[in-house]
Amino acid sequence: MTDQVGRILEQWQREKPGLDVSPMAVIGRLSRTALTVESRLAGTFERHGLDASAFDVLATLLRSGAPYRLSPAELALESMISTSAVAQRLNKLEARGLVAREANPNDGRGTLVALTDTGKGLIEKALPDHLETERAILSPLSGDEQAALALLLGRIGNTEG
Amino acid sequence: MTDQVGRILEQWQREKPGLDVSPMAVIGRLSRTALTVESRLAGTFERHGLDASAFDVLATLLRSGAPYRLSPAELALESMISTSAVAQRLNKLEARGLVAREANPNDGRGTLVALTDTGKGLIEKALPDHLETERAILSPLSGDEQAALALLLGRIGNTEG
DNA sequence: ATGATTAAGCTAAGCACTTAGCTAGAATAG
DNA sequence: CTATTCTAGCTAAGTGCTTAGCTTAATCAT
Repeated sequence: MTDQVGRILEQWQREKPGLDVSPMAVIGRLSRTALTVESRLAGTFERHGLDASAFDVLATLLRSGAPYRLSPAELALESMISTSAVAQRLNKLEARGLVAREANPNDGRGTLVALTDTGKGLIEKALPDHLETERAILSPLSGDEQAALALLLGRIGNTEG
Repeated sequence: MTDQVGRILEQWQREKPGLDVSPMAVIGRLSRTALTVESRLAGTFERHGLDASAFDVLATLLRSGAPYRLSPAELALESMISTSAVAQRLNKLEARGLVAREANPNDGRGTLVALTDTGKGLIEKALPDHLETERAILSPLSGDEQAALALLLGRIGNTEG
C-alpha cells in the first residue's frame, strides 16, 4: 500500500480520522489503473498510425464480420459515444481512405460505413500487436487472477444505478 | 458473459477464430467499468455544484491538512494532469471563491493555492456524500472481494512499462 | 557580479468529446 | 394524398484537457 492511492488514504486517515475512506482504495485504483492502461495502449496505436478512437472504429467494423458495414448509429452504440462524435471520427478516417460512406439502400436517410481494403489491412496488422500489449499489461497476473479480475469488474460495472 | 464485453468477445471468436482475445475480456471490462463509475460519481458532484475536476482540487487541498495550501505543481502531480490544466481549474475555482491564490513567501516565482472557508465548507459537505456513492457502487461485492479487487488492480496499475 | 540555464505558472492554440440545432427522408394520422 | 411527427446523420459551438511558448524568478558557472 505504498503506492499513490495508499498515500492518499493515509492523508485522509490523518485529516478525517472518523471517516471510513476504504471505498476510495478500490475506486481510486480502478480510475488510475484505467488511465495508465489507456496510456500504454496509446503507444501501440501510434506505432500503427492510429489512435484509440480510430482503432475503435476500425476494430468494430472488422469484428462485425463481412461485409464489414455498419451504420453510424450502430458504431455510436458500440463505442458508447454520441453519433456526432462518430461523424467526426468518420470524417478523418474517410479522408485517409480507411473507411467509406455509402448510401443505405434500405433507408434514404441512412449511411453505411464500410471498411475499405486499406482500412481492413491496417486494422488486421495492428490487432495482434494490440493484443500483445494487452497481454503484457496483464502479465503480472496469473490466468486465474485475470479471470477473477474480469469477474469482479463485471459485477460492479453492470449495475445500473 | 452476456454483457457488452461478452458479446464483443463472441464477435471476435467468430471473425478471427485463431486469435486469443482473452486479454480483451479483462481490459475491456476495466475500461467500461471505469467509465460507468465515473458517470455515477458525476451525479453526486453535480448535486453539490461541482464536477470531478473541481472536487479533485478541493479534496486534494483538504486531505493535505492544515494550513490547506499547495502549489499548482503539487496539485498537478496529485491529479496526474498538466500544470496548465491546474491553472485553468484554479481560474474557475478562484472566481467562485472556493480557493485563493497567494504568493509563495519562499519563492518569488511560486504560488500557493489556499482552500477558502467557503471551499472547505463545500468539500466537507460533499465528501460524505461522495463516499456514500462509492460505497453504493461497490455494494455488489463483499469486503473481501473489494480488497481482492484493489489488490489485483494495484498489481497491474503500478507496472511501469 | 553577470550571463546562461532551469523552474514555476500562465495564456494560446489544437484536439476530441459533448449538447443544440439543422436538413432530409420515413412513418403515422386524418 | 397531405400534414405532422419522428429518425438518421450532419455541422456548430462549448468544455476541459493537451502541448507549445511566454514571462518572471531562482540557480549555477565562471
